[in-house]
Amino acid sequence: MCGRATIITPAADLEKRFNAAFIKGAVLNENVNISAGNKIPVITNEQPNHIQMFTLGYTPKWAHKQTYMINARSEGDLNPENNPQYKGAMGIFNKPMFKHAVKSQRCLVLVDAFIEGPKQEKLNKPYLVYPNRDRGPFALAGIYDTWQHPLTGELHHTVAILTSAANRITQRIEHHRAPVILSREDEEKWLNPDMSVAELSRMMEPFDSKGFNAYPISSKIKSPDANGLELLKPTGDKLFKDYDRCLYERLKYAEEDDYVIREERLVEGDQFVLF
DNA sequence: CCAGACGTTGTT
DNA sequence: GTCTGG
DNA sequence: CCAGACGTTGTT
DNA sequence: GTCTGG
Repeated sequence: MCGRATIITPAADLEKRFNAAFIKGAVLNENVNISAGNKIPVITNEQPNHIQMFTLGYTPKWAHKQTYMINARSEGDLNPENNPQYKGAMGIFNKPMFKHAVKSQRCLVLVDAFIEGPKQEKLNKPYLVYPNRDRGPFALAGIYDTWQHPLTGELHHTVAILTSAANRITQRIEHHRAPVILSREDEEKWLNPDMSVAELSRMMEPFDSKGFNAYPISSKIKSPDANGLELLKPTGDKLFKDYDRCLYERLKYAEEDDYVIREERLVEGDQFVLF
């Protein structure tokens, strides 16, 4: 079970990074342990200049009950072996539950990190996956829909995070899937309603592990109620050796000084793999 | 045609 | 809403 | 979030 | 009452 994410970057910095303003009434709550049912910041193709807070856990508009789908397989029924080398058509376009949304209701899901555990131990042995070199928040590929409660009429804006086969990082964590992380260049394309299926399929391939790292954290994260920066404290070595400060250190540092997202650095040679 | 499902990760 | 299975 | 389970023996 | 799965 993945389904946990972290958002801790202040609203003003998120707005600057993604060139969008929080929509009227939206409140960003710092949340180190976002789980099903919690609010998470998104930018939709319908309102690309605004950041909104949606409920993590997708429900298609036609559902009778809320379904809380946290993830959506980008390959659909294809690639049942979860082969990381899989290229080609993404079967999600054929899935009744997601086909409409993936064609016309795509969004960026804004996070600072996500949490993944091994297939076996799950969140009993969690790792925090984050961008190194202080690159700051990034965008997961999401799809969304609005579901209306049949009795109260209340509207629920819900979102699912797309998944792909594992990449280098999640393989090392012994997990066989990974969230779809969009490159900076693809963020705008993902929101472009005119993108071809082929181009969208390419964007859903496992993310480039270059520029990301991970380290183990406390299994206290398992409880959806647990929260706070201390949950992100490393409990062991990083997956890949590097000379950066880890996310926890970066955030601790931010508490003291003014929070600054450093300029994007060269991605080339980001990760020092020594062994 | 119509009723019923529509999904994930993870497990067996 | 749209596809599948009977 | 909420519906549904909530176990055993035997195996590793 | 509390944990798990979807």
